[in-house]
Amino acid sequence: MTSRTLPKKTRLSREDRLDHILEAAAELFSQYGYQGTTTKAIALNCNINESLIYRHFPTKRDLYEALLDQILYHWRDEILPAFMACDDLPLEQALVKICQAVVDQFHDDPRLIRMMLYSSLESPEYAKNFFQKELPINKFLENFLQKRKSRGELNSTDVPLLAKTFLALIFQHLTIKEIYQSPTYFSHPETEVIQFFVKTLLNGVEA
Amino acid sequence: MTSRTLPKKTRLSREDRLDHILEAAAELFSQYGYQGTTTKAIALNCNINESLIYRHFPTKRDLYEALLDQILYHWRDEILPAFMACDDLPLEQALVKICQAVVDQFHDDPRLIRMMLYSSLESPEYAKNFFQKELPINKFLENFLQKRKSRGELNSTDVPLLAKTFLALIFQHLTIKEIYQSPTYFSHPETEVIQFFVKTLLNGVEA
DNA sequence: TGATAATGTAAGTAAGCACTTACTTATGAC
DNA sequence: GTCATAAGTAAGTGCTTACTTACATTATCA
Repeated sequence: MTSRTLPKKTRLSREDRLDHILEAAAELFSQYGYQGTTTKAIALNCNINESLIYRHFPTKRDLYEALLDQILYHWRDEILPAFMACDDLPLEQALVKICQAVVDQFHDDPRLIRMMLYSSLESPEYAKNFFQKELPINKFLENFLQKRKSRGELNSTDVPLLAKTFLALIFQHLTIKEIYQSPTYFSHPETEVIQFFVKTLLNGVEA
Repeated sequence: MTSRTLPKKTRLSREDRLDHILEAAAELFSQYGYQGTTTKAIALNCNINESLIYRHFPTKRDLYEALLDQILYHWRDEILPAFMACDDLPLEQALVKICQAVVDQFHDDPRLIRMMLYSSLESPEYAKNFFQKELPINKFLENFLQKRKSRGELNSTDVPLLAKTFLALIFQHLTIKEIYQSPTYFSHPETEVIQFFVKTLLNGVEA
């Protein structure tokens, strides 16, 4: 009897299976949205029975929210800290490096920006989590610029507004590239575009 | 018999009914997306029988695409031309007025920006229609700046890049306000934010 | 004043949805 | 080994979906 059964798949621990489901869900939810993703498709995407999803999450909505949390924490605790190591560079070079790092990060894994937009469109109650004054990357950029100002490298009177303007430009560039699928919209290589953003904004507030 | 029937609703012509359906569909599709909107909900929203929708559109997808077309044409043929009447103002004031007009337009009717993002996320084949070099508003802004340059009011070497940067900033401001639901993200009144954008970019490319 | 063509509706259909139930099988502690 | 516990599955549930069919009502014009 056992000789006729298919080769057994190794059974996963609760924790591993949960991660496994979240990973498969992330791919589908970020691509097709909450409404466009079925629990059956998630199950197929990780080769498990659909009912197993409900051992880990009471409802599809709970799975979705767990995923949103995981993505936000991942960004705040693991990705953002990587940007902090350019305090030794001159202001302009440092900003270019930071912007490039943000753009590269979102290009390597477009799921975050897609989930940000999808969840904000589909459920306004999630929207406010993203672009707000306490946004970690916003705080980080503000502190960075404030430090440079106190070092005399920057004269801008309104550092918070400058920081937010930077972020806005970078994020729209990302949105055009990853969501509107027009990577050549700006007609120049990406590094030149980023340099243009940085130079223009820095020049603009110093004049 | 006829005395027992309800008061007759005036029967609409084909054309009027079609507009009526499109209007109801626009509201729902822009709010809940393609996947989140049911044909039954559209029918309820304009008080008609669901099957009547299929007299005008073979499938839900056809209705959706007709709506996308209508919104794009409406924007190009009716809204954009309204921005053109500021050739007599000095450069900075003219730009502020244009930016303010764009922001106001999208605030009064957020359906376009929501449909742009929703359709781009849900169906990448629609995405490329929006942010591209031939985007009417982009061409308009480019021509406007080019004219000012030929008049000697602007020295920027790369007018197309400047125009696109302007648009990107304005659109991210709009996205933060209308999609991420954070109208006070920039911490200043909107008119001041727009003035900051215009002044900073103009200063930045002239330095 | 009909004939006709179009507007409108009630009541479906098959397929797909989130979620459940009842059951089997593997694993780890003793 | 053995046995409780948890991982895993097959086969559903009732409801909703996009879309259809068959039929009733009204405007238009010869």
